[in-house]
Formats: sequence, structure tokens, C-alpha cells
Amino acid sequence: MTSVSERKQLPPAYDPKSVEQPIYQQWEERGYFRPRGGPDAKPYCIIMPPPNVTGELHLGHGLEDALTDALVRWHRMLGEKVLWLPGEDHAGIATQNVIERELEKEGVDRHDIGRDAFIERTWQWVRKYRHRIVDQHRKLGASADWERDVFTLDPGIVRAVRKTFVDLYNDGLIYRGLRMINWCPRCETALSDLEVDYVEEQSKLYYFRYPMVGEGGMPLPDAVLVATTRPETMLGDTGVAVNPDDERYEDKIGRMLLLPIVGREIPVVSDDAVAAEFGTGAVKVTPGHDPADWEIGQRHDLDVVVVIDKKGIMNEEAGPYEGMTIDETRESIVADLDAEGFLDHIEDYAHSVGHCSRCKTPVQPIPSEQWWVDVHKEYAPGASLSSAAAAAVRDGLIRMVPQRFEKVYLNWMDNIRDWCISRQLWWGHQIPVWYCDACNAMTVQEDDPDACPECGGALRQDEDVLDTWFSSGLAPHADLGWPDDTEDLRTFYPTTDMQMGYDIMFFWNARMIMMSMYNMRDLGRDSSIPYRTVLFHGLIRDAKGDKMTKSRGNVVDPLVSASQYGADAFRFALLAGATLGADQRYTDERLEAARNFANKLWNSARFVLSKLGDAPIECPALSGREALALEDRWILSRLEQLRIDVDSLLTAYQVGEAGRTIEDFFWGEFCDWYIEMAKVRLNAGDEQPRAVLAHVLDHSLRLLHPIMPFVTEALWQALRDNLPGEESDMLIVSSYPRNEPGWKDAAAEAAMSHVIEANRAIRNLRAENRVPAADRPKVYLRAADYADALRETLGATEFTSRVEVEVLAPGAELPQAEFAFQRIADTEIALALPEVDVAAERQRLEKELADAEAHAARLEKQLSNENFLAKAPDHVKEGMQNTLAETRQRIEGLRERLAAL
RNA sequence: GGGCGGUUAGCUCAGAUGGUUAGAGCGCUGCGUUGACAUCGCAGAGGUCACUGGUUCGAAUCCAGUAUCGCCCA
Repeated sequence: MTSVSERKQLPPAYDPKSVEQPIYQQWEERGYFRPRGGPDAKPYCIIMPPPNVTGELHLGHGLEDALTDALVRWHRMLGEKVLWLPGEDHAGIATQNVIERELEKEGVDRHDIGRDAFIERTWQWVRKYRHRIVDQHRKLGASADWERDVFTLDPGIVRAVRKTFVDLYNDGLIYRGLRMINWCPRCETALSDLEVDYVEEQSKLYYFRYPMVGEGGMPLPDAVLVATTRPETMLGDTGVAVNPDDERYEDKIGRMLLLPIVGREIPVVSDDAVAAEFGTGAVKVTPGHDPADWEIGQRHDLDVVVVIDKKGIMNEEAGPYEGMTIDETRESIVADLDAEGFLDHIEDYAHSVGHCSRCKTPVQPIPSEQWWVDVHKEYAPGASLSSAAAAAVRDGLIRMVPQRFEKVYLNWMDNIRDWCISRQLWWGHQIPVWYCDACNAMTVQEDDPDACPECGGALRQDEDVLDTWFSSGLAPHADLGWPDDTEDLRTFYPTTDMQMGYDIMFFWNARMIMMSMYNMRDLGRDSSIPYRTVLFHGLIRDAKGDKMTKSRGNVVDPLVSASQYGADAFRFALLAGATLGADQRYTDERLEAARNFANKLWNSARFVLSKLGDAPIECPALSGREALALEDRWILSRLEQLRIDVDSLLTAYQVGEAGRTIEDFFWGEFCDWYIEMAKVRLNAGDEQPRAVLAHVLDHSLRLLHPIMPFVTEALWQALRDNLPGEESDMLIVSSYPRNEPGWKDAAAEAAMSHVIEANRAIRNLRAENRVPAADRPKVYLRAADYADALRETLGATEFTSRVEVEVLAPGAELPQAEFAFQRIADTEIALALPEVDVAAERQRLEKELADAEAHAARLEKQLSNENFLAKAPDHVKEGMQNTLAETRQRIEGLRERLAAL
């Protein structure tokens, strides 16, 4: 058994490595991450955005952990029943890509090993990476309830997904249809609109001549010139379209053209969708390979000819080009058309091309039969998936932080189109639809059917899986146990807060709101929302402001960073690095600064602890405040202000600003002034500061714990035995400081800031006049109203500013000597020197006088403005009057000094 | 084309409801003592808050426009 004194033998530098792991283990072993508190405790719940099981955590996850953990720990210390529910996402297309790349290294593809083996192989990967990911969260200090950890392919989630699909289908909100889709030829799957990234590319615009067809199908010399960026698709052209108002083509509408190479006759149609300004105003129409052309084709009943297959290879419709890749075909066609005289010319052209957001392959638009969610159809009077989701935000049921994202969200939601949810992948939630080959019946149900309900024939399940975001969208209720009526669901739904990067606001946030409000609609509109507030954080970029990507090689591993600087420093740096919603740059300097702060905490606490001894120390009582020293009343008043500020900042989700505010107080006020001043009294045997030191340290650690959990817990453990009546064994479950307005003491704050200013002035005089550090010159302080404060803190001034102080009455004479002067409010400061550089002193004083006079003039002008006096609030006027009075005193003093020189 | 943001010290960024001489970290300059801390201390330099106009007694903050950089959607 180590004694208290021994436990207080802290090493002289904070060593996160030796502290973090054991503390985390204790928190977890004691069950402190589970929801606590009695039946009356207010519930607080955050669902973790589940990281993909594809790999490891990145800095964005580190930021999310820091942000969420801060909120969660704060609410836990407020005594609420807190649940942070973690999970991992199966990430259909991303994970499948990873496994396929592994197979590729072995020289096989997924079709070689078959679907079952492929899935089993993926599960092996999942088992490995789930543990790794959870371990990474732990190293960052995340106080999530790991006993409830959810994987998005867990049996409970499978049920939730199937029930949702079946319900939506039965309500007519899910349908199967042939539509133009985004197809990734590398992943060989359909993509939703959101999974396509448009990239501006330097390309060419090719101008082709399509000859008019005369009697008997003979080509005429007259031709229509069309422009295209994709020559290879001309093989699938089934028309040419012009704008109906374009006079150039008036006489061509309705005529037929002969498609070169192919020899197909295609009509000229008029369509409003054609922009007369583009190219020649006449565009080739390829309904099989372009979304806009698909629409035109529908309107004019044009044939659909598909010439590119699902792997991006030309098919039999491409005739001589069959078997070529798209790029090869493009080259050949341009050459062939040129040879036959159909190529007019080629222009440089910049346009944006869609790429698969996962593998960056150019997306092919193709017509395909897929499953869709109808986001506009009403499932209840006045409520469609999109309208309910928009209204929830518009009506304030769900709040977004920063608020400007509400506009972004609404703009998107109001223009949303049907959502393609089927993916031609193997890894994911397989669509719960079965087809009977015997009678062609389709069965849509939650449980696997044994046989066709219509004819008893054999069934085959739809091979496709659902878009990953379909299941992710259920997280807020499915993770809590829905569709079962679980206690967690009853307790924690709707959840309280949610947070994610703004880059997935449509992918995830939008889908969660749509799906939750549909599935949970029995709770009533107000209670069906997935969460009340959603926070959007920014991206973390490298020091130059570039995105971190594997290809750039500028990715920072959060665990490397955390082990280098400590998890607390990592968290503090990320939280204080930017405001919510704004991107930030990751720099080592920032991490170093945060590490230094952790070390400062450690050492100041080490000092305080060394003065406390083993016994409990009663914390200062409000009733005995008058007996306290000025600096005691000051720091306790400042602490109260800190409690107020931190409370309002955390309430507003300004976690980083809260951290900075605590740091400013702790370092700039408590360490720099209170501790330094307390040393004098402690050295003189005065025990009173011990209670203040212990109390301020205690509350500082509590306030900071949500942001820097490890170092605060470690220090609090050492402090705990000095805290009388403390019931909690660990800081994580202790109470967050509550406001105690009685400690606010404006007089003490005013007096102490004057004392601080006076000390700064003394030190300034020392430095300006190059007084050697070891010297202790004499200082006279001639003061009126502040004389008492200066007298009371005289010992501290002598100690911290290294001088001998004498406080004089305003009119008192100074002894014969050389002095450097400074004036702060009513206090004239005279620093005795062996000799004074009169010219330099005069110059300095004149500059100060000019500054002071300018300042006074500004104030006088303002204070003589009748409009200002009539309309400005009292505290502003009073403050200005006080400042003016002090400035006038200063001017007077400076003039006296100059005259004396 | 539509929408949303940013522009504050050399660099990276804070500055809620407008209010007394605009802040921090890093960097820079000078000095370093007393046993918590050199991952430190003290002092200092450095900003017409992108620009123009407006509202107001008062604008970094609100409004309009301009420039510029960026993001999202189409």
C-alpha cells in the first residue's frame, strides 16, 4: 500500500505513456462507460458515426472522438444518464474493394472463389479490423460503451434493414425500375448520385458530319454537323436533336440522317433541352449512354442502343469495334471518321467528368434495372421521406451546428431525386426479394421464404445488396434495438446529439433523418427525429492546407500523433485548432503547444500537491470570504467567471473555445499570478493559500477533464485525498463544477488587475533600464485608492518583481535619487536606479504622453456625445468614465515627470 | 448556372447577442534569476480586421456591392 505522500511523488515531466493505459483500464473495468444514474437522470445519447472496417482510424476520427468524448464526459459529470454507442460500418463497396485487391495479389478474382467464400473471407477481415479500430478509440480515450458495440451486419441490424425495406416496399416507397444510372465499370455496380465525383478535365470536342438522307436512302452532300466529347458513343446514336427555336435547323427537323460507319438512319428531332450555344447547336443523341439523351430519347421515342458493356468494353452492337476498350474505340473511330471525311475538326474543350468516388474510374451512364427509393411519395398525409426530413429541420425539431448548414441541407433536400439503393456487390445487406422462376412471382418479406408462396416453386434471392447508407441511415434507432421495443430505445430515443464531418451530411445525416422519421413515425412527429442536434465538423488538412490522401502520402496516423504528444495533447490540439464546421491544418507546432500545456498542468499540480500534505483541506467557504486575502478573493472570482464561461461555451458546443478559455485561466491567471503570489505566504508559514490552491486546482481539473481526460484524472487521483467529503473514486464520474455566483467579486478583480498592471510596469521599467536580474532595486508606489491593495500585496510584488517596495501617500516626497517613472491609474511608480538616461527617459515619456492624450481625447469626444449618453448602456458609460479618469491621472503624472526632467 | 463560406499580427487561427486601447499559439527581439515547470519564466516588437458604400451615438461584428480564394449542388 502506497501512502498518500508517496503517490504525490510525481515525476518532473508529464509522461502520457505511463499514465494513459492504466487509467483507461480502470475507467472501463469499473463500468464507467455504461449509462449511470437513477431513473430520474436525464438521458443523453450519441451514436458514433461508425468508422469503415476497411482499415484504421484517421485524423478525422480522432477529431470526432475528441469532440464526442468531450460532450459525453461533460454530460456524464453533470449526472446525466449517458450513452455513447459505438460501432463499425461494413462499408459495402469500400470493403469489397479492399478484399478484391487482396485477391488480385493472389491472382484470382471474386468469381473464381465464389460468393460464399468471398463473404467468409471478408468476415475474417472484419473480425481483425473491428478489434483494431476499437483499440484505437481506446487509446484516444473515447469513453464509449464498448459492451454495446454494433456492427452494421449484426443480426439485429439485418432485421431492421429487412423490415425497413419491406415496409417501404409495401407502402410503395421502394420500386424496381429501368432508369439511367451511374455505373462504375471497375466496381461493376450502380452508384447513387452522391457517389459520383465530378472532375474538370481538359478534353476535346469532336465535330462530325452526319449526311442527310435522300430518296432511296442515298446520302446527300448536305449534312448536319454535330459536336461531341465522346466519339465512341456515336455507335449508339439513334437521333440528332436541335433546339426548336434554332432557325439554322428549321428545315432539317423531321428529316433523316445517315449515321456514318454504322449506316443507321436516324431522325433529326427538336427538343428544348438542347442548348443552341453548345457546339453547332445540333447534338447527337445516344439514349443508351447519356442521361440527358436518355430523356430526349424518351420524349421522342428513339431507340436505345447500348454499345458499351458493364466492364467498359465495346459489345457486339459496336460492330468492328467489339472487344475494344473505350479509349481504344475513341481513337479508332476518330481516325476512321477522318479517313472517310466525316470528321470536320477538333477543338480543345474543358468539361466535368463523373468518377466513381471509391475507385476514381470514369462513371458510365447506362440504362439499368435497379431498386429505387421514392423520396417524394407520401406515406402519411403531407409526409414523404424528403418533405418530412426537410420540415424537421425547417421547423426546428432538429438543429444544425453551425446553423448555416441548415441552408445547405434544405437546398439539397428540396431538390433531391429518387435514390438508387441496389448495388451489384456481394458484401452487404442482400436485398430481401425472391424470384420464382416457375411462376415469375416476386416475394418481398423479412424472413427467408422456403418456397414460392404462389406456386411452391424454388426461389432465388435478388443477388444485389443495398447501398451501405441504407443501413447506416437506421443507426439512431436500429443501434438501440429497433424493431424490438427495447429499454435502450425507450430511454434514449430520440438521441440527443450527433456529429459528423460536413462531407457526409447528405450521405448520412440526410438519410438518418428520412429513415428515422419513417420508421419511428408512431412516436409522433416531434419524437420520431433521430437526434435533436447535429454538429458538423471540418476536415483536417496537412500543414500546407492540402487534403490528406494516401496518394499524396501526407496522411497522419492519429495514434502515432497521440503516442508522440499524448492523447490529451492530441485532443486539445484538434479541438482548439478551429471552430466547428471549419477546416483546420494539422501542424506539429500546434501539437507541441498542447503538449506543453499538459506539462504545465502537470507541474503546477505537482507544486500545489507538494504543499498540501496528506490530510483533507476544507475548501474556502463563501461565508468566510472577508477573511481571505485579496488574491484569494480574486482567483476565486476568476474561477467563478470561468465556470460561467465554460458552461455557456459547452452549451453552445464551442468545445475548442472552452478549452482555450480554461487554458488562459489556468496558465495566465492561476499559474502566472496566483501560484507565484501564494509562494510568499506559504514560505512565511501562512496556510490559508493551501485551501485556495487545492480548490482551484480541483475545479480546473474537473472543468478540463472532458477535453484532456488522462492528465486530469491522473492529477485528480493524487489530489483526491485532500478533498473532504468527495464520494467519487474517479474524476470521470465526479461532478462538474456548478456556478456559485456569490464568488464573483468585482472589487477584488479590479484591485488585482491594478496590482498586476503595477507589477508589469515595474518589470517593464527594469527591462527598459537594463536592471540586472539579480538586483533588487527600491520601488516607491505613490497611490490613492489602490494604496491598500498595493500594500496588501506588497510581499508578492517584492518577490515576483524582485524589488523592495514602499507604498507612499499621494503627496509624499521621494528621497533624493535617480528614478525611472511609470504611471498606472492612480499609482505612480518610481523605480530607483543608479543613473538615468535623461534623453531616453524623456523620449519614452513623451511617447506615452502622446498615446495617453490621444486616448483621453477619444474618450472625451465619445462621452460628450449627447446621442451616446442618451442611448449607450450604463455599464459602458461608467467603464468609459473610469478609464478616462485613470487616463487623466496618467497624463498628469507624465507631465509632472517631464517637467521634473 | 444555383447555393454556401473564408479574407483579422510573419505563419496557423480565436473573436456569441454591435460597446472602454482587437486576442492566443508558433515565430521574432532582448533578458533570465528565487527548488513546480527550459515541454519554463519576464519584458517587448508586430494588425488602417480584403476593399467601397450604408445603417448606428458607436461596426472586425449588421446590410449592400466589389475583389479574391475555397467548398457544395447541377
